[in-house]
Amino acid sequence: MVKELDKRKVKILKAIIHEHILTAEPVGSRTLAKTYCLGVSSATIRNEMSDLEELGFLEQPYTSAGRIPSDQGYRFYVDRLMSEDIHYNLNMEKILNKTTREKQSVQEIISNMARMLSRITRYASVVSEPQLQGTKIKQLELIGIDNSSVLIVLITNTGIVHNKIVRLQEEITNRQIRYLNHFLASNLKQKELIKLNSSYMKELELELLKKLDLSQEIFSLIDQSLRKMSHPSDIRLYLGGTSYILDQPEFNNMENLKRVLSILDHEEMLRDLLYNIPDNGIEVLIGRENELEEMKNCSIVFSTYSIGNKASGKIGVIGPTRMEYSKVITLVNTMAEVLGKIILELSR
Amino acid sequence: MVKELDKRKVKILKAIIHEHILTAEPVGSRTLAKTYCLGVSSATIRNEMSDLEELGFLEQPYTSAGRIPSDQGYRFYVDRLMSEDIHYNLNMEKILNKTTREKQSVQEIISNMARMLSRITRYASVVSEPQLQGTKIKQLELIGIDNSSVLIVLITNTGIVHNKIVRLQEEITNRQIRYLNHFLASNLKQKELIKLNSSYMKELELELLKKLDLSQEIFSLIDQSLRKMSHPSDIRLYLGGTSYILDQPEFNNMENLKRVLSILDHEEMLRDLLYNIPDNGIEVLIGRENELEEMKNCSIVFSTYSIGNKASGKIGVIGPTRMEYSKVITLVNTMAEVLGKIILELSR
DNA sequence: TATTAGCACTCTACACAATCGAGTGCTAAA
DNA sequence: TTTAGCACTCGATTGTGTAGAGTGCTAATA
Repeated sequence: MVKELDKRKVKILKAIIHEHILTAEPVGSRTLAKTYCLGVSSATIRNEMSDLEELGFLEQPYTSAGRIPSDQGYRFYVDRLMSEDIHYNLNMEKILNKTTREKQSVQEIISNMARMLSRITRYASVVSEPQLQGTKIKQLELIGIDNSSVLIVLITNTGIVHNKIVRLQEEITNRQIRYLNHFLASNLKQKELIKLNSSYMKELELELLKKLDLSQEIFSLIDQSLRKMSHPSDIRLYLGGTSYILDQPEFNNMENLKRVLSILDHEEMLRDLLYNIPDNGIEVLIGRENELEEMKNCSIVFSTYSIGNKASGKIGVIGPTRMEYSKVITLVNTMAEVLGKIILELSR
Repeated sequence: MVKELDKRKVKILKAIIHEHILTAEPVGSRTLAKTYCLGVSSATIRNEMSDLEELGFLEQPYTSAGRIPSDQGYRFYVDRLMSEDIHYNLNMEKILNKTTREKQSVQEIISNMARMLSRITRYASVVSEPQLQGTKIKQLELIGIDNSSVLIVLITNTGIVHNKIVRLQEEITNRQIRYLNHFLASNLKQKELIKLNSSYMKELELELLKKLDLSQEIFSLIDQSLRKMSHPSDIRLYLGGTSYILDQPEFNNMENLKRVLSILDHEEMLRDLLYNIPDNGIEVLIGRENELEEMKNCSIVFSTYSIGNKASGKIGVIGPTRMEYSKVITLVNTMAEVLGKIILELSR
């Protein structure tokens, strides 16, 4: 793509993409000439299409079929052409205010966002909880369940609630729990989650055991759980509308369908996918641009929502390469923005 | 089915079902005569099959195709024939002990159970948390998040943890939270969840407001949340292996597939489905025996797991009508039993 | 020189016919 | 009562022809 495309090629490419997104079929020169006012004959369009194919923007499923946009074609469209026609106007704020800002926990809001996003776009959506980087402990409390197990409840400043039951090998008294609570609260509140490394906890342990007659084993179990709770794999993902995939004509064949659905079924794979998306604003991976072979017919559009000005979780959709990019991108963008704002608002 | 089937018909029916479960194809008389040692010729089998069809145990997809078992045929098999060959021997206890009894919360165990069940059967699995009927409050604690919101943490005697953030209209002090905690604990611990009705809570409210200077609104918000948390729709469902559905040849056509997957995608529908299953031991609904039109090609095998001797949650699988009933039934049964035991053990 | 009309050619999708084969039902013999 | 035999049925498979949308090339045109 060293060479620029001339005006007419651009116009034709754009028309082809529009048409293909609409029909999901290969687009031919005649159809194009008829339905779009391009001011040239089908023959000219044919020549241009031939050039565009040579340049890598189009593909031909087989000889003498129409053309479909290649990954590179979509890429060009997304980078250069799309901004011209963002017509999809959003009065999202209103809807969101109404449906989410009311008395809900952050987790409920995130889950609602996922549902909403998929319902509007008709693609599968994924939203992650805020990441740990930069997240602080807001509240930490142990609740005794019986004399050998406690529940750890952890609330982050982003409003996420984690909890985990710890089964101890030996008994623990209410007094010990009370003291522990007090001790942990005063040492860990406002502490950043990622700083809960083993050396820091070791320090705490020493300090604690001086003051309280508690077996070292108990503390170490609690420590373990606490660290597990603040591990990346504990960040939940919220999916929405996976079954919309079934409505897309490109997934009418079982092979493709299976591949995609089984990815959506495996949380760890999705998590990997999300992790590999950089954190700067909106990110569009078209077709093979994402590294999962299984998703070569899919595009993903993800944005990072930020709380304050810290990059945080991810929100986005997964759909076929033939995606309504302009609509989806504006939508994902807006939702990311709104989600960040809501969480920020709730967190103070 | 007033009339009994004679020995030979039974033998043939059984063979047909076995063969069909194996191949997913209509079964013909010749194949049957060849691969099963029935001691009679294909012609005889043909006659018998004709009779079995007339009696409603078999169906013919079209004239002069082989036969497939009807819902009624499977029903007969499940009720009368299957017990003879439960060969699927389970040393489940061992596996389960190893994988689940260790330091896990009930919810983690349930979720593991779902995964395990689907991995072994290769059907989709669903497990619900214990139901509320008969469940008691073990621990109840409010944790202040900031001066106008609190987190309610509720732990049941079945080991399930619920939590909900309540945003108050006005401020609440730490002292008030402490008092509330103490008050709620002493009044609600050991209380059955379903007895948290509005009249009882009203009583509590009166009593509390006499002792503590707290706005009525705050209490009522907490009350609401508490009741929402102990509402049936708050019982979580854990799914496993929904994508195994894709491997079943009967779901190679999109129509069927869409129907089933969209049910699995809609938690409220699944919940309905589970609620309509009676609570007595194992329950097998074959094809149209379940009331969802969308699931007419599916069978569901569910058992109620009991904690102590109280009926509690449901565990089971959803698969095609052509299901390996004997294997699945024994497996679901065992898992239900084990799950009940584990939860009981953890709950004391 | 760029555009376009025209034409031969390509390839899929669809419809239709022929054939195959597994299976049935019936009849008559064992 | 069982079974061998046979005519028949019907879906699946294969092959053939055709329609249609599309292409690429060439020669005429503006």
